[in-house]
Amino acid sequence: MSSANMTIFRAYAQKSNPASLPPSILFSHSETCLTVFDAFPKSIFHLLVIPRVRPPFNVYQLANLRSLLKCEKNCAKELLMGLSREANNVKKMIESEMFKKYGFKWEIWMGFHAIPSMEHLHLHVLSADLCSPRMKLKKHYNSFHPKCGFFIHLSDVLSWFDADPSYYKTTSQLKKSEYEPLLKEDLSCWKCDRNLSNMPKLKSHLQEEFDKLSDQEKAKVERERKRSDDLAQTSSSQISLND
Amino acid sequence: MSSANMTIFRAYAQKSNPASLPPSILFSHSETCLTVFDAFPKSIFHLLVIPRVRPPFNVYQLANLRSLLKCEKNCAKELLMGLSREANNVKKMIESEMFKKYGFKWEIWMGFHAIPSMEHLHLHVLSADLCSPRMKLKKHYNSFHPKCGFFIHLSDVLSWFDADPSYYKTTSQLKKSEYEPLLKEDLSCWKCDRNLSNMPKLKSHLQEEFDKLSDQEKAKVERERKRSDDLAQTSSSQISLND
DNA sequence: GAATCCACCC
DNA sequence: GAATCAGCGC
Repeated sequence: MSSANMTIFRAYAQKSNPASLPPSILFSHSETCLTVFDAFPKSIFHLLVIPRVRPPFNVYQLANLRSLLKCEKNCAKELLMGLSREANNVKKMIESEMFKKYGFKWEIWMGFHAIPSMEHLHLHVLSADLCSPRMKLKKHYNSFHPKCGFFIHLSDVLSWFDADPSYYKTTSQLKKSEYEPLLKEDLSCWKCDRNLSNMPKLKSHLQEEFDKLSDQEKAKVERERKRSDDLAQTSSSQISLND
Repeated sequence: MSSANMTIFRAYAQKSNPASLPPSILFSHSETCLTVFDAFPKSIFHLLVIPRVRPPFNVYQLANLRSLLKCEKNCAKELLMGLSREANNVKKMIESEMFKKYGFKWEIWMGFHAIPSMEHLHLHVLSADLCSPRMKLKKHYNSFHPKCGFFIHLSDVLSWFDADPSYYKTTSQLKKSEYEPLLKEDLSCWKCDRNLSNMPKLKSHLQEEFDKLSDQEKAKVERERKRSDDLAQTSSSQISLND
């Protein structure tokens, strides 16, 4: 996300009382993290899970994923597991909201930008649609494309801890020269891999993909409902029969 | 100027009855030329003098200045003199209009684009202000900047005929490679040579220059008026004295 | 926000 | 028209 203030997340993370943040910013918080609404959401749902500044870490170590991964491995992993637990809570809340607002649930991604534009570590938790009025530029889109490489899935980061130490060392460097060019890649639909020549065309296509998914998933939900109705009917019939 | 139809001037130039053109397009015409309003005026006054297609020239020879200057020298010069005569009539009419509408007169430029964007030779006759809502791009501005080089003053073209034949040959080639880069030059005020970093700033500055000129020239006109009033007064006094 | 680039349509 | 560039305020 972009803003005049690149360190606003750090300010949030240092607050002793996160609850003092307005509800338009703060979604939830715990002892270890806080979750805020992304001010420029790039999907229908888009939240950020941010680690609060507490021992054994200082603000510099929590600056970004790169700085975190330079810390003692077990500590870094523990912190990421904490973010993961919180993100999974958030995910459940988003899913409930999806159902309430849209009548179906869809995928949710959790991950980090390889090169973040805002200071202080923040885990993106966003719905798998990339449909949003704030999605305007190629770099916006590619930065969240789940197969482009710039968006690093949380599960991938966690897997690095179990990999060969030399792999961990290499991959945790997150070199700018390696990741920045990814933002210039051709636009392609993250869902069907089709190439789209520009943002307006991509956005229309993503909307079509979402509408298609919506139709399919709502039909699925409807079938489920009917099936459980039928079951209820059958069982009540059986109850009657048993009478 | 720009338009979907690059050959519209040729169509005008081939009309047997130019008077059939609407008055919003046609300003005036003669046996040899017609004068039209530039559809995208780049100054307060901006007209185009266009040679009609008539012997000894065909449409290809009248395609642009370059093609004309490849023709027999005396014929080419004669045609340009014809345009010049017409342009000077137009100039007088513009000046009268300047005075009526603005209360003063200012300079008028006559010249050709080195690389025209429309087919068929057309002589620009425009007021020396470059103040117009249609003036939007750097290339628009530089193409009329009187010292940039892309705008070739009619008087310069006419002077080539009297220069050394090798100079005539070289200069009449109007090489794209030589003239096109001029359109990318830094923006500078044609009047005070100050550099301006972008078009909005340039346009504000040009407007200020025009307003300053307007104040100065209107004051000058006013002093003239007073002076001639005074003279009239004096002479009428003298007349009275003579009574 | 402004300059530049590029692809589409004429 | 859309992608890119660049100056400027925070």
